[in-house]
Amino acid sequence: MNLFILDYPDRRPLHMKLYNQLKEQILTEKLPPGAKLPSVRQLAAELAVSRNTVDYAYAQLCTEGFIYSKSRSGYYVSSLEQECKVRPSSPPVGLIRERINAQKNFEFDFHPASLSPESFPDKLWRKLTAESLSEKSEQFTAYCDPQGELDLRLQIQGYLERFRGVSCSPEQIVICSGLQDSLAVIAQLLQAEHASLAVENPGHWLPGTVFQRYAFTVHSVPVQPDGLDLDCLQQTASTVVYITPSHQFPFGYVMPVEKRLKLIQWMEHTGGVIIEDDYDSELRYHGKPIPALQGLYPEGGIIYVGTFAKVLSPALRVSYMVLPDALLPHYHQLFRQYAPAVSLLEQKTLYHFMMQGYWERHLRTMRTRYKRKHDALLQAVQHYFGSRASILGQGAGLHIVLKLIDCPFSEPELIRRAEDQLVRLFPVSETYSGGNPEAHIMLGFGRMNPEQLEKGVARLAHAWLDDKEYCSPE
Amino acid sequence: MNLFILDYPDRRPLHMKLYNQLKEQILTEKLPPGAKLPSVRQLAAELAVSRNTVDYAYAQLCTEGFIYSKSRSGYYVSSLEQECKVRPSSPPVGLIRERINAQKNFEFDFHPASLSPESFPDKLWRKLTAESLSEKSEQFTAYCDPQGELDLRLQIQGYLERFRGVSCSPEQIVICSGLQDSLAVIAQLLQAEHASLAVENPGHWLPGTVFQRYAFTVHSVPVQPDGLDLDCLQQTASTVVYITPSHQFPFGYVMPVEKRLKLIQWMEHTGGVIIEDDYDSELRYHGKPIPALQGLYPEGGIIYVGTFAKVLSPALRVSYMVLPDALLPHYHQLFRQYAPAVSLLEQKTLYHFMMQGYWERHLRTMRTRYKRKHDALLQAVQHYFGSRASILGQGAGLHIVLKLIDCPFSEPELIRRAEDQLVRLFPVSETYSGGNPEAHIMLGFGRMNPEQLEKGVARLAHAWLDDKEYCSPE
DNA sequence: GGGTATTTGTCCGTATGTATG
DNA sequence: TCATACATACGGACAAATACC
Repeated sequence: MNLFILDYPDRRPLHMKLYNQLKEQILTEKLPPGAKLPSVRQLAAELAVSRNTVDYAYAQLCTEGFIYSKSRSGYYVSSLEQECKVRPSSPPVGLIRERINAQKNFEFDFHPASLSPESFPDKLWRKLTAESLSEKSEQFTAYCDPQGELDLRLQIQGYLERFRGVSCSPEQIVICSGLQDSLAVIAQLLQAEHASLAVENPGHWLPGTVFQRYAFTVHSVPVQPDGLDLDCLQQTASTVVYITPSHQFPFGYVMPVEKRLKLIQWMEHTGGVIIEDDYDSELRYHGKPIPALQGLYPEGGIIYVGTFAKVLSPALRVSYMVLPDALLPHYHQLFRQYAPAVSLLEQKTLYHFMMQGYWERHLRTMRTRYKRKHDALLQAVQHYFGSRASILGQGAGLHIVLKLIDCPFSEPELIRRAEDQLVRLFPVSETYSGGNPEAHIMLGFGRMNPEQLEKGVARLAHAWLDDKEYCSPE
Repeated sequence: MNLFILDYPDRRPLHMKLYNQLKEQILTEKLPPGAKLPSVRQLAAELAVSRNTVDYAYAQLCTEGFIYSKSRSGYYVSSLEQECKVRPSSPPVGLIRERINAQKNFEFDFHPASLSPESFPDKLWRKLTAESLSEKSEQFTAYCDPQGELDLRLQIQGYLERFRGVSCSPEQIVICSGLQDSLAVIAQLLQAEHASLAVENPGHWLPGTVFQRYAFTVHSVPVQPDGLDLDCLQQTASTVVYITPSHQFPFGYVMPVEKRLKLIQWMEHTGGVIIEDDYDSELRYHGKPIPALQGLYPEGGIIYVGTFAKVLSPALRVSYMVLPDALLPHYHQLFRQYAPAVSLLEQKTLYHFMMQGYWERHLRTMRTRYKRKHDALLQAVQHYFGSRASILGQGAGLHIVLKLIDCPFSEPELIRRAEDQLVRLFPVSETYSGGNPEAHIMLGFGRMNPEQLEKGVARLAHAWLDDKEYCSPE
C-alpha cells in the first residue's frame, strides 16, 4: 500500500496535498496505468480524513484524465501516453538572482521617471480588478477590440477634452502598451507615405530608435529655449516630426503659441505629420497648464500621444494615442486583425478607475505630492549649490536639469563621484545625438521624499564641490 | 428543471435574488406542494454560486415555512394555505438580457480560436491578483525588467522543460504580449543579418505581415501533409522560416521527426533561423504529444514561441519566446532600454498562478473539456456529413478543417449560406497566399458546448446538403 | 447459481474558517 | 462590527456493483 502523508505543515488544503501526491505517483508510475486506487472509504479511514476530501482529490484527477472511475467498482489509473517523461531537473538557478542582487545599493536615487514608491493605489486597484473580473468573465475567453475597449476610450476622450484641450472622438483613440508601442504603430502607419523623421536634440532616444527599425531616416534637430529650431527642421526635409511641446524632454522648455502655430503652418505646407508626446503634461506645479498642440489644429496631421506611466504607474504599461481622422482608414486596414497590446483586465480596471472618478482624484493628489518634492529639491539645490548651478525645466514633470557653472568634471566623472557617495544619477548625454556638450545632470525627484532629496543634494554638493578640487582642478 | 437567473445587474445579494425567484415559483405553483427542490450542490453548480448561497436561500424559505427539509434527503415545498396567493407584481428582470441577446445575431459560432466561455478562472485570478498587489506594491511605481519578471520566466522555463521538451535557461526567455509582439521583436533582432522570411502556405497571415513591415521579403512555401516542402524552401533562398511543426495552422499536419531533422540540417547548412510557433501544442487529445522542435537542437538557431492565449485567455495578452543563446547579446543591445510589453501586475499574477500549480491543473482540465467538445464535433460531422466531407487536423487544438467532397459552392457561398442559418464561420482562404483552391472550412469547437456543436453541424448540413440544390446546382 | 452481505461510488445536508467590503 | 460569499472540512444515506455463501 502506498503511503500518503497529509499532515505535514503546509497551508494548502488536504485534498490538494492528496491530489499532488497521487499525481506524483501516477506520473512516476509508482501507480502504473490500470492500477486500482484504494477506495474512497479505505483511503479516508487510513488518512483519517473525510471521505469527501478523498472524493475531491479523485474527482480532480478524474477531470484531468489521470484516473477514471468505474461506478460502484473503483477508481483506476488511466493509461496516459502523456508527457510524463521525468526529465533531469533544471540547471542551477540561483546564479541569475545573484547577478541582479549584485547591483549597487544606492541610498539616494534620482531616477528621472520613477514615481513616489507608496503612491500606487494598490488596495483600490485590487477592488477595481475584482469588479472587472466579476462582470462578464466570458470576455476573457475571446479576442477583444484591437483598438482598446470602447468604454475606456470614452473615458480617455472625456479626460483629454476637459483637461488637455485635446479634441477628438473615441474612435480616434488607440490604447497602447507604452510609448514604444505607440511609436511602432505610428511608424507602420506612416511608412507608406513618409520616410524620414525629425527628432529633438537633445531629446528622448526612443523615437529615433523605433523609426530607424522601420527604415526611416532620422534627423536630429536642435532645441532652443522656445522649442525646436524650425529652420533646421525645414532644412532636413523631414515630413514627420516628434516633439514634446508642453515640457520638452529633458530640458523642460515650453513651446510658445507663436512657434506652435508656425509648426502647424510647416505641417500644412509640407503635408507633414506632427507626433506630439504629452508624456507628463498632467504634472505642472505653477502657472497654467499648457493645452496640447493638438487642440490648436484638431483637423488632422497631429498624432497625440499620452501615458498613464507618469502619474499612475509605469509598470502597468498603459498609454494611448489620438490619431487624426484621415489616418483611421489606413489604421484599420493595417491593424484590424491584430490583437490589442494591453490586457483586457487592465483596460477594464482602468476604465473603472476613471469612470468612478478615482483618476482625477489621484491626479490631484499626485500633483500636490510632487509639487512638495519639487519645491524641496529646488530649495536644496539653491541652498547647497547657490550660484554654482542653474536649474532648467523646473515647475513641471518628475525631474529638473542641473547645469553646473564652471564645472571641471565631465559627465561620467560627475556620475562616478556621485556613485561613490551612493547617489544614483542618470546621464543627460544619452538624450543627445552627439554627446553632452555641457555639464548637465538630470535630477528626478519622484522617488525620494523631501528629506531624502535634501540629503541627496547635500551628498552631491559634497561629491562635486569639495572646495580644494573644485577651485583648483589640476 | 426550473431556470433561475442570478446575474442580472442588481445590488441585492445573490441569495436574496434566489430566494425571491424560488418564492415566486412556489407561490405560482410552478413548484407545487411536495415537490423536491434541487439539491444544494446541484443548484449551486448550475448557477455557478457557492453552496452556502443556495443554503441561505433555502434556510430563509424554511424558516418562513415555504419549504421544509428532510434531513439527509432534500428540501420539499410545503403545502401552503390559501392566504399567500396575493402576488400581483413580477419584476421586469429579463428585459436587459434580451437587449444583449438581440444584438448577437449568430446562434452558433465556430470561431477557431475562441475558448470555452466559462473557462476563465476569474475568482482564482482575483485572489491571485490580490496577492500580487499586496506584496511590494512599490514595484508598480518604477520601470521593471524589459525581458519580463525573472520569477515568471523561471516558471515558464520549468513548464517548457517538463511538458514541451524545450531546453533553455530563464535568461533565454522573453515575456511578450502576444504573437505579433514576439514577431516584431524577432524581426528587429534578425533584420541586421537576414532579409527574407519563408512562411507556410496555407498558414497564419500574421508573420508575413509583421516581417514585411520590417522590410523583409516574404516567400510562401507550400505545405504538404508532412509539413513544409523543404525543396521549395531551399529554392526561395530564405534564411528565416516560420513554422508550426506540432500542429500546422490551419490544417493540423504534424511534421514527422525525419523532416524535422532535415529542417535542422537545412538550418545548419544555410546558417538560417527557424521560428517555431508552438501555439496550441498543449491541446492534444489522443496519440503522443509531439515534443517541440527546439528540443531536438537546443544549441541554437531555433526561436521557440508559445502563448497563454489558447488555454488560459486570449484577452490577457501574455506570451513568451525562447531565444537562442547566440542572439542574447544582440537582444540586450537592442532592447535593454525598452520597457516590457506586459503589465507587471499581470506577470506577477501569472507567476502565482503557475507557482501554485494552478496552471498545470487548468491545462489538464481544459484538455479534457476540449476533448469532449472535439469528440462531439467529430461525431456530429460524421453523422450529418458522412462521406460528403473529410476532416483534417483532428485530435488537437481548438479547431478542425472540413473538406467538402464534390461541393458545388465556393467558400464565400458556403459562408453566406451558413450565415443565413445564423451560423458563423471563418474563411480558410485568408490563410492562403493565393486563394482557397478547395472547399475547406474551419470549424472551431472551443466556444460551444457539445450539444450546441451537434446542432450547429446540423444547421450546416441543412445549409449545404439540401439535396435538390446539392445534386443539381444550376 | 441465486440470494445476501458487503463494498463502493455518489449523492446529500451541515458546520466552520476566512476574505472582503 | 456585521453581512456576504466562498473554500474547506465533516459524516450520513442510498443504490449499484461485487463478493460470498
